[in-house]
Formats: sequence, C-alpha cells, structure tokens
Amino acid sequence: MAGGALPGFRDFYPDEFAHRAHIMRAWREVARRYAFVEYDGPPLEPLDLYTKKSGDEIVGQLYHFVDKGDREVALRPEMTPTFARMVAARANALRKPVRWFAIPQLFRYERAQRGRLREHFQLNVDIVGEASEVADAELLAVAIDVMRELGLTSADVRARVSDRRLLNAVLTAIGVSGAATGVAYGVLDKVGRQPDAVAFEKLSGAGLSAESSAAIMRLAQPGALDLIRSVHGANAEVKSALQTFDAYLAHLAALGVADSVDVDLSIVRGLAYYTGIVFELFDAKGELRAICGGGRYDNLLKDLGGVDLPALGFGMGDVVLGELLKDRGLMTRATPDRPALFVIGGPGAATSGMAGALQLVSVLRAAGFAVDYGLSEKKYQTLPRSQYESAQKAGALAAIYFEGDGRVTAKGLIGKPADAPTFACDASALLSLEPVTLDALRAFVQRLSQGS
RNA sequence: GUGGCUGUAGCUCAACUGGUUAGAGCACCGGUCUGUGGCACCGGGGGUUGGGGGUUCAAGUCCCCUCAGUCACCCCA
Repeated sequence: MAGGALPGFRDFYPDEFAHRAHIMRAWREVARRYAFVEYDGPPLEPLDLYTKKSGDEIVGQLYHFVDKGDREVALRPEMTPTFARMVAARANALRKPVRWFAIPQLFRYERAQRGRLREHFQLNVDIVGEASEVADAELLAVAIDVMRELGLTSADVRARVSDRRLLNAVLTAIGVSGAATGVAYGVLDKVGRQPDAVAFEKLSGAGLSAESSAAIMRLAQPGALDLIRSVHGANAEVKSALQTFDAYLAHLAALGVADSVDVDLSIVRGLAYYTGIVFELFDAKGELRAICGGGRYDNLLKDLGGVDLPALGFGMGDVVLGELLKDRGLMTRATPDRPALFVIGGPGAATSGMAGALQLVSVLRAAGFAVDYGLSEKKYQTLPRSQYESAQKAGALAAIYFEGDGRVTAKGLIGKPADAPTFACDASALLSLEPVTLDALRAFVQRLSQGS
C-alpha cells in the first residue's frame, strides 16, 4: 500500500500494540522471576562495533550511514556487542554472575519474509562470569518458562540443545580437522533442509572419507548421544565434554524443563562466536522459523572488550513468537485496555450540564478510575439509548450518570439491562471524594471486572 | 540480491468467456426510535481496482515495467 510503513516495518495499531505488550509483559515477568535486571543501550552505534566482530560482509545487511559528524554509524542489528561493551567497561565493579536482560528494537536491512522483518523486538537474556553448565541450564529454563508464561507447552515448542565442545571433540575423534570442521558444521546445520547426497558431496570435497562423512551425518540422528558414548566414550576430550553435557541435561531436569528439551547435535547456530552449549527453540510443528536461539560465548568479551569473562545468552524475537501465539489462539485475550467507567447523560443531564459531567469525570479519575465519555455536549444530551451503546462500544464495565435527584448511578454493561448490577450513591459524597463512597464504587467495579 | 505466486473499500470477498456511473457484508459516521442498553430501520463517507505504460471501440479482467506482500534460495536475529 502506498503511504504505508516502510517495507519490513510495522504500524502498531492498538490491537497489535496489545499483542506486543502481551509478549513484553511475559518477557519482563519471567525475567523478574529469574532475578534478571533490565538494561538498555543506544539504538544507534558506531558501525565498527559490528564489523569488528562479524566482518565487512555484514555491512550489506545493516542500516548504516554517515552522520553529520562524519561518523559511520548503524542501527543496532543485535544487542550482544553493546552488552559486551557495557559489561567490559565496568567488569571489575559488577557483581558476578551478572544477570541482565534487555528488550531492544533491532534493525536489519534484508528482504522481509514471514517471521522476518527489517525491525523487531528481541528479548536478550545474558549471564556473565559463570563457566558452570548450571548457568547454561538456568538460561534455557528462562526461555522455556517464557513459553509457559505465554501458554505454550512442551507440545507446542521444543528446545533443541547441542554443545560445540562436544561436537568439536567428536569431530576430532572422527578425524575431521582444519577447514573440514567448518564444512562439517555447515552440513550438520542443513541436515533435513538439504539432500543428503549434496551433504556427502560437500564433505567429500573437504577431503573427508566416506566413513568419516557417514559418521558426521549420524551425529544429526536421534540417539547420537548414545552412539557417541559407545563409540568415542574412551576418548578423553569426548568423555569430558560428555560429562559436562550430561550434567547440563540433569540440571534441566531438576529445573523442571526437561520435558521441552531434545538433544540435537545438528543445532549449530549461525553466529561464529558460540563456544559451548547452544540451543534453539522451535514450534513443535516445524512451521515457523526459530523462536529463540542462544548459547555460550566464552571468548566474545575478551575479543570485543578485552575482559576475559565467560558468558552466555539468548535472543528471542517478537515476530515469530507472535505468529505462533496467534496460530495457537493464545493471543485473543491480549486486547487494548478498556475504561472502567463511561459517563453518560442520565435523567440529570439537563440540570448538571456538561460542567457537571466533566466534574464527575475529573473526580472519578482523581480516585483512580479509567474514565471515558462522549467528548461533546451534544452527545451528553442525546438519547440515553445511544449513549449506552457508546459506552458499550468503548468497552466500559459500567455507565455512570446523574439521576437528577442528588444521586449518581452506575450500571453494569454486561448482560441484559433488566438484571444489570447497579450501584447508587449520593452525588455530593462522590464529588467530594468521600472515602467510604469511593471504596464502595471501587468494589462495584471490581466485581464487574471479575464477572467479565 | 535471485526465482515462483499474489495484489479490488479499514477487514472478508463479488463483478459470465474484456462490455454501462466497480458491488455486498462487517466496521465507521449521521439520523429515526422522546429517555435503561449489543436491536431495528433510514441515510452517509470512503476504492484514480497498488502505481505507470501498452493492446483494444472498450481493461478490475490481456501484455510489459514498477512497487508491495508472500513462498523458496541466500543469509541470519
């Protein structure tokens, strides 16, 4: 549509904003339960913050430009470099382990597709300063608990976990080394999405024997862990990595999330900086892109900020997650806030006038109620029937009006008019903010909100 | 960046093999209903059929370009 948002960018109308808020509420709530604290950084960063880590080829996928001070800058495509910088700058002063999270809006100049836009919000959760696999388990538990918070069960979303150290040890044991390692990673990453014949061709092209290639391909199969245990269990490197990974799985079970976790050594993660346990979250039907991905990146802080601290984290975008929630019917309750009370012109409208209505509105708001009304004298004086309609369409719990005999009446708007709950009080008591009257009205509204 | 598919009102869709001023439902706005409700009835605003060009007496319909969406690739968050 002409005149709409830029391609890959979204307008958030109230309904969509409510969906976004629903997701962000869940993010913050779970992060809070896990005792992570929120931080943020600039949405615009020096270009080289990203080129240093990822190489110049990433520039083609960045929103970048030269600012008026001749600085090369870019809209942040990810949060990790900013996070690494912030942590590194105060590394000595921060209490370890650091548990921080952020909800940045990220940008990437790429062709938009379903679940993949040029802009999205992403929950970033990171832990710094703890090398134990307990931290890895804690991290994945956060991600899985976010799913639960949003109503997604282990039948909806699966976590796939792998370990680069284990994979590296096994590859070495198989006899894969040097450039062939990268090829093996690439092939494993594409298992299921690329014909096996192509995979074998690539492995062979990297100088690997047919037996080695077959062994690599078996790593992507279910039960690969047991296979590794029996074939390479005696290898010291493999044995050590297996112990860590087994402990990790045991921690996940103890944290109560094992039912959502599958071991899948073909999870490689595109980002090169991962060094240990990595994971991704997918919808169980496999219809969408990854919901979440992360893992351990023990060398990144050293490479970026010169501080040698172990670290791990994940990113979870709002786009794919939102698609999944909509597909599963879990987004229907996420609606814009509605007013509690809607002031209409009742029998007392003629005598109270607009001034009286506004005074009532003002008092109710001072008392903390969310209050809406017609915004015009004409509407205030029009037929009660159509005013009730307006109040209902606004989603108000109750309509409230002057009776004209010194009293104010509030009437519930749910159900039939005949058995609508009614609240009545003295107008002057309400307008003078009398505590007993206000409490009674609050209780009335509270009852209505629970009934709906 | 490459290729396939799609594009009619805010939304869901109509419009026979090209043929009068492109329609409907929902939504929105106004009115009637002389006073307690999601109703009903009446009326209204809204589309240069994504945009541009071409073929034709005539294009929403056919052709080309372009833009956007979508899917696959690429790449990844």
